[in-house]
Parts: sequence; structure tokens; C-alpha cells
Amino acid sequence: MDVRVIEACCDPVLTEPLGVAEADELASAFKVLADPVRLRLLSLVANAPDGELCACDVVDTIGRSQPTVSHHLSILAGAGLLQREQRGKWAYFRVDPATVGVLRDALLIS
Amino acid sequence: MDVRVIEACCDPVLTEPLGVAEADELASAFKVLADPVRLRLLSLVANAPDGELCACDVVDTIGRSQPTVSHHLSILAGAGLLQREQRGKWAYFRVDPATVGVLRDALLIS
DNA sequence: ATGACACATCGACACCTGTCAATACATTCT
DNA sequence: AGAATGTATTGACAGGTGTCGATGTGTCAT
Repeated sequence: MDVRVIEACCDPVLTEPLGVAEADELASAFKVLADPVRLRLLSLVANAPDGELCACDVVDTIGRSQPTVSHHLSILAGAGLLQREQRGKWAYFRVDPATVGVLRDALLIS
Repeated sequence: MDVRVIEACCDPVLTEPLGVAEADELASAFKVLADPVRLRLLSLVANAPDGELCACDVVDTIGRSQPTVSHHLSILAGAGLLQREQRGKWAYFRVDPATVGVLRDALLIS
């Protein structure tokens, strides 16, 4: 899984022809969203009481092993969709609305 | 590649917790967008002069073999992102704005 | 210090996906 | 009818991805 950061790079896909490099980058970004576990993690964090969620609370909910959950959280954070904050031995996550917005806006139609 | 149709099923990912079935379906939809060739095809059709594009014109532009282009167009059409219309021996494609909108709205933040 | 806990990393495996050459199918033209 | 053209399908292969058990790393409490 490519974990390169989603940059505020992309004009809407559907308002002008997409170059090869832009297409590669945007496809890498959508790949991050193309997994049900990551979508559920994103959804859980977005709907957490204070907008943040501790990794320690999600393993049971997600129903995957701890290494798998850690792996997916790492990919989401690497892409910029989640922001990680380490507090002691706990890792807290927040959604980065700007990065989500980049992907949403890429789907605007002319 | 799963080619099941994208249904107008999904409340925004980030406004309520996502169920397992919804996550599977939405992930399948984003998988369709998670390929640079498909993104470029979508972009080409969206920016075509009359809003439609003949498959016969895209092979050279995309730089992949004819079977590969046909395969990707089939996936895009199967997902509902493109509408196919056969006219004689030519296949014409249009973007379905509603289906694109479903995916865009799935990324709305509460 | 020692144990318990939270999380990350590693190695390995099964499965999926994009790609193309070859071929088949369908339509149009001569 | 036969040839030519546009598109779809098949079969096969290399590379990528999700998953887990085992292990490593860092932190807190006792």
C-alpha cells in the first residue's frame, strides 16, 4: 500500500483532462479509501464523541487483529486523512477535514 | 475487480458510523476509482466535446492495449460511473453524474 | 526493577488486480 | 460471401495487498 501523502494538488477530475502523474497520485489516494476496514476506521474516528478516538478502543469493534488495525491506521495517517497524536502509551486519532475535502472535490463535475 | 453497481445507498461516511455491509459496498466503489487508467478514462469522457466519447479514440491516448482499455471501460460502466451506448460497431460512453455524486457525497463531513 | 499494557514492525502466506497476446464476436463495406 | 474493422473475452503471468502470529519497543504502575 502506497502511503504517500495526499497533496492539495488535484483539480477536479471531471473538469479537465487528467495527466498521467496526476492520475497516479489521485489513484493512490483513492486506494486508501478502497478498503472496508479503513472506511470503518475513518467513520469511527469521525463520529467519536470529542472528534478523537483512541486506538485501544477500536480493535474489538473492527474485528481484526491488533497488527492489522495498526497497519490500516498507519495508512490512513500516512495519507493525511487521519492525524495521529501520541499521549503516553495511547495513540489518538482525528480526521483531517481538509484532506478529505481534496478527495471529495476531485469528484466535482464541470 | 468487483463490478457491482454503485447504489444510492450510502449516507455520508463521516456523519454516522459505517456498518460492515455498507463499508464493503463503498470500498468496492472506491476501488473503481483507485486506478490511474480508469481515472484518466473518466476524465477523458467527462471532457469530451459532446459529453460522449468513442472507445475507438482512447486506446492511443491512454497508452494501453485495446483489451486493457476495454476491461477498464467495462469496470467503469459496471459500476455505473459510465453509461455505454452501442452504435453499430462503435461503443460510446457518457459520465453518469448521479453515480459520481454518490461517491462524492459519501465523503461529506458532519 | 519488574510486570503489564499499548502499539509498531517483521515475515510469511493466500488472494486479488492490471496487463497483454491470442482469439472470438459483431458490424460494416465491397 | 468475404474482408476489414471495432470491441469483448479468455488464459496466463507478475506484482501488489490484506491478514495474522510472533516479536520488538516504549510507557505506566507497583
